[in-house]
Parts: sequence; C-alpha cells; structure tokens
Amino acid sequence: MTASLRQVAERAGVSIRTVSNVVSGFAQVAPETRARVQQAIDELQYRPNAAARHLRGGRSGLVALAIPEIASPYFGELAGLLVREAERRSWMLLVQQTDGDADHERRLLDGVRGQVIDGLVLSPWALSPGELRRGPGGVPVVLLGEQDADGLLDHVAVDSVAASREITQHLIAAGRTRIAAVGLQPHLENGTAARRLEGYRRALAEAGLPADPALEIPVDRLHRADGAAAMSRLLDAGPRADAVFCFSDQLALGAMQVALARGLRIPRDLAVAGFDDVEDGRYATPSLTTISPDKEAIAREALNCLADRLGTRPPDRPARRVVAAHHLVIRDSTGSGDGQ
Amino acid sequence: MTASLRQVAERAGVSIRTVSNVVSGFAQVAPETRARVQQAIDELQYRPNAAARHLRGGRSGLVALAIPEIASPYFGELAGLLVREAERRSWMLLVQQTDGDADHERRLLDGVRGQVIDGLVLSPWALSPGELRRGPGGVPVVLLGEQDADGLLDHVAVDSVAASREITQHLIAAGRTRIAAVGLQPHLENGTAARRLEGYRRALAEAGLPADPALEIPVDRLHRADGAAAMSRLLDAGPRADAVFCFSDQLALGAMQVALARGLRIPRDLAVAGFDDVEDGRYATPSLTTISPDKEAIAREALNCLADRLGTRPPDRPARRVVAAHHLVIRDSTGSGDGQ
DNA sequence: CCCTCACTTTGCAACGTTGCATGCAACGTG
DNA sequence: CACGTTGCATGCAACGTTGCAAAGTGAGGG
Repeated sequence: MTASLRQVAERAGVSIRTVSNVVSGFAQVAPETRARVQQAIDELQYRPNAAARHLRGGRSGLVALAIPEIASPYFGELAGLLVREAERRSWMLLVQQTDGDADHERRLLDGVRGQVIDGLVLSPWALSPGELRRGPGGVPVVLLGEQDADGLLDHVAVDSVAASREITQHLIAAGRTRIAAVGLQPHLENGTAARRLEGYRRALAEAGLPADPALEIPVDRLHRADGAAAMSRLLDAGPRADAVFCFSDQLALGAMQVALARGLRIPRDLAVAGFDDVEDGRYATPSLTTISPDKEAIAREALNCLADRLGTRPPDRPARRVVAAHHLVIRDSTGSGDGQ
Repeated sequence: MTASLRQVAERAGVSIRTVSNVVSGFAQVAPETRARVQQAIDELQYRPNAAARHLRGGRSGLVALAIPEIASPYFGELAGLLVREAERRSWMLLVQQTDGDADHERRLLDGVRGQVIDGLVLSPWALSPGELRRGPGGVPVVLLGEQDADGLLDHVAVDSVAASREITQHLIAAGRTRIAAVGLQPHLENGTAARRLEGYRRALAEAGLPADPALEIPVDRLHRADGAAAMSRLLDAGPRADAVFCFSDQLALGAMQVALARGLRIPRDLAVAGFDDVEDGRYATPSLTTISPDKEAIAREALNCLADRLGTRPPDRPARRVVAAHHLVIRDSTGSGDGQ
C-alpha cells in the first residue's frame, strides 16, 4: 500500500511531525535532517494522502464543472480549457452532466456541493435565477452563461445581446433583408436564447426591418438535429428567408446540411451564421460565420472567481459579473461571393 | 458549515454510532429511533463527509479519465458516456488531459494514482507498452485503445485491424483501386495507427491491389488541420487517389474540406472514409462513411473492469482484454452516386 | 425467579494529516 | 555566569467516519 508519514518517520528516525514539516516545506528543518527524511520519502515513494489532508484542512483540490453535455463541441472545448486552467492552479476538474434537466441541476447544486469539491462551475440551462441561490453549507459557485441568479452568484459570460446584434448587423450589411433566427427556447427560463433573440431584434429594428414572427424558430435543444429540423420547417413554410442566424454553431451546421441537401447555395441563396466558433464550423463547407467568444478568458475568469472566494473567507465580496470578450468571425457562409 | 454525525446525534439524543447506522442503512435500528434520527438529519441537512469516509474506508468514489484531449469530438462523446456510466454506479469522473504527451501520461500514471482516485481509465497515446505497467501503490487501470501494455492491464478496444479491413474492402467493392491511407504515426509507438494501417494493407493485399507507399500519409495529430494538410500533400503529389481512408473522422473531415475546395466532387472523384462515427461526420456534406465503434459498450466495459478489480481484492485476476463491437456505416461520402 | 437469547444501542479505536504549544539544546548578550 | 533568544524537533489533539466488540434492554423458556 501507500506509505504514510509514520512509516517515513520510522525509517528516517524522526518524528511524524518533522516529516510533515519536510513535506510541507514549512518550518525550519536542519538541512541534514531534511536530507535524511527526503531520502526515506523517496525510498518509500511517499505521497501525501489527499483524504487526510482534506479532512484536516478542508480543501480537496477538486473543482466540479457541471454542463448540459460534454459531448457538445462548445462545452467540450470549454471543458478542455477549464481542465488546463485548473491544472495550472493544481486543481483537478470533476465533470458532471446535467442533460439540461432542471432536477439534475438542482441535485448537483445541493448534493455535490460541500461534500467533495472546493468549488463549482455551473452552466445552468433549465434552472431559473431564483433557484440558483447559494444553499446552506455551499461551496463557491460560478455561473457560465446568461443566467445571472439575481446577482447572487459570480457569473462569467459574453455579452450575448451585443454579439447577436453585431452578427445580425453583418447580415444586414451584406444585403440580407429576410433574416431568420433559429434557437428560441420559449418553454425554458433560459436567459441565453432570450438575449440572443433580443440582440437580433434590436439589430433588425435599428435597420428598419420588420420583425416577422414566422422567421423566429424555436428549438428543443441546441443539437445539429434541432437545427436541421428548424431549417426544414423554415423552408417548408411559405416566405423564403435569405439569411439565418442560429443561436449556436451546432444549430447552424444542422441547418446548413438541410439547406444544401435541398439544393440551396450557401451563401448565394441563403446566408448562415452561428454562435460559439467551434472547430466544426471552421472546417465545414462552406466555413461558418460565427461569433467567437473568448473561451480562454471564460475559463480563466471562472476559476479566478473561485480562487478569490477560496482565498478570502470573511470579506464575502459581492457577486462579480465578468463579461468576456467576443468577436465576429466572417467566413464563407455569409460571404458575398458564392462561397467557392 | 456542514453538520456532522455528532451534531445529528446530539439533536436526536442518540449516539454517533446509531446515526451512522441509520445513514448507512446497515444494522437493525428500531423504527422509532430511525425516524427520530432521520428527522434530525433532515433538519440539519446532514450529508456524509466524503473525505472522512475516504480516509476511513479507502474509497473516494472518484474515477479519473485521462485522454489526450477532451475537446476532440471522439473523446468528448466517450467522456459523456463515461460520465453517465460512472454516475450509474455512483462514481464521479475526474477528467485529465494528456495532450498526447508521454511525460504527461507518465506523470498521471504515477501521480494521480493512489491519491484521490479509486481507478483510472487511460487512453494512452505516446506511452509505450513497457511503460504502462502497474506501479507500486497503484490503483486499477483500464486502457482504452490499442496499446495493450503487454497484457498487464485491463484493456478495452475495438478490433481496429478488422474494422480497417472492412472499410477498405468497402472502398474496393465500390470500385476504387487507388486508395490512400491517412493517419500514420511513424514516430510514435502508437498501436492504433499501426493496426489501422495493417487492416488497410491486408484488405489491399487480399484484393490483389498494390500497396503504394506514396498513398500512405503520416500525420502529426488527428485533428482536422492534419487531415487537411495530408490531403493537400496527397493532391499535390503526382498520382491521383480515387479514395481516402482516414484513421479518424476528424482527419477525414479536414481532408474533405480541402478536396471540396479544390473542386473535387465527393464521392464521384474521390471517396472519403473515416473512423469513429462522431456527430460531425453524420451532418457533414456529404455525410461521412465511417466505422462506428460501440462507444456505450466501451464506456460500460471500462468501468466494469474497474468495478471488478475494486470488488475482489486478493484474487487479482489476470488482465482482461475486452473487444468492443463495431460496424461499418455507409453514408454519402463513399456512395456510388454523386452524393446527392 | 434466573438464565439465555435476540434485539438494539453504544464506546473505543483508528484512518493520515496538520495547528498549536512545548521541549530541548546551543547560542549570544549583559 | 545567568538569562533571553534562536533553531530545531516533538507530542497532543482533532478533522468525521466506520469496524469491532461489548453493553444494555426486555422477553421467553427452564
């Protein structure tokens, strides 16, 4: 089994406490003693026991990431960055999936907290702000996305309204006049969809374009299949759209497949834009115009928030709202040419 | 803070031990007592302390997944299934990224083991079989992929040789004669690429087709960019291929983009096949023919192996080699038509 | 009425670690 | 030479839990 402080102490002929001092680097230990202890440590391959440390000191070194679905490209990319960023701080990342289910999110918020992890990064999907309060015995929580929990929890997100407005403006500038929006989530208290819709509508209004409800398409989830279904519905309905702004790249890619399959030329007949800038979109044919959120910044800032709260206990600073940068990436799917 | 057994015990007017009995469901507790204790538990919102349990009993309930890159679609999908499967067994999944780096893999194998986690699911990329031994104080390890560690560790994978042979045979049956292979990794002791190459060559040989070294393209990683680069090289070189078998869907998608950009029609001018069956390929245009590994089975069996080893200590059964099912999925990218 | 037995409850110890306080020696200073 | 100081090493206790063994209770049989 694994060696403990005691065994190392016996081997080095010193007390447990001294070994602990050597291991922690703390306190003053005579160089000679230190060397002897170090040798025993190496020989026995001693590693500190995380459980004991956790029990004693209260920190587990674990941070949980709770997202709807790790297999979804956007969350996959984000998770990768978070793992890397966590490692930089010698934390480890626990991944939990909520499947966009409210119960599941609630359970995670209640259950995992306070038991194993030092902090939670949660990307809520179905939970309303009111439910996102900090519970009793809770660990620090950072929210990703647009759900702001009434300003009670730290929160990192891009400015979805501004970003959606920008990308819609881009479509308008390219001469499109009948621009559809795909990705509404009317049945959920989901802030993300609501804000992207708001930015879209604002851009239309500013350009003096009418807002046509027939061009606002709701979806169940943000998968490709949903985008495909939405595009089918859009094409089956009467009035032709000449552009589509999808609230995620996945939706856009699904929509694009259907449009291409029906013989539409992208972007000539139909411009398509997404949101997230996942790798799929960069390599799709035609490549996908999108909003690129600064995912590195999101990952960094999220863990920054946790680190802050873990550092200073009593001050209990007010919840922070971090806005991550984004930028519009124009690719072939909205180009003025024929997209090759 | 969080309530402990002691506080619950005081409130319910019983001993700590009795509360423990109630919580564990063990032992026989008088219904009346049980009810009283349960009420105290509810009132105080008691949750067992994971660190203490871990320290006492040796189980943390944590399993680590170490993969090259979580953002890669194949590993993302696999991670999602593993998270779900772990949850089914009330384990939690810790995700670590190796970046395909040998040092990193080695460190994970040494460091994380025995400290926090009960088991490790490792998808080795750069580590040679010889290095994959079970170290001292190690926890159970399951390998994913083709690296078999000299039969010392449990191991779950599809039969890559057979699968590659099948998909190559499919290309041959479709009338292709100059079939390229993209994805060799000559500089790594990477079993996966070697086996896929073997299956490919075997199919060619069986069909009496010559093996042309100019059609075997090495890559650095398995990203889309590598597939794109490989396709460029292939097209720039003299002899035209009429089909490409890429060792991953990502490679295939990158390759496809380049081919389309250069005006090739897929599948008419060039058939493209991949490996992994990730969602991207299903929604690409044209949709991608591929080998679909039974990822659910891989996730299930991997955790089965760990569960087994955690269950029975002394027996120390020999390493198990689980072969997961796969099947060929024929889509438009190798169809005989023009892919719509 | 005592003894045995089943049922229920409890005390003790230990998992490996670290904060706190203290012991012990050698040192420099008055 | 006595004293305070410094440098180093150690013992005790506690974090919250559970395995083990034993103690307390009441009922039923001899």
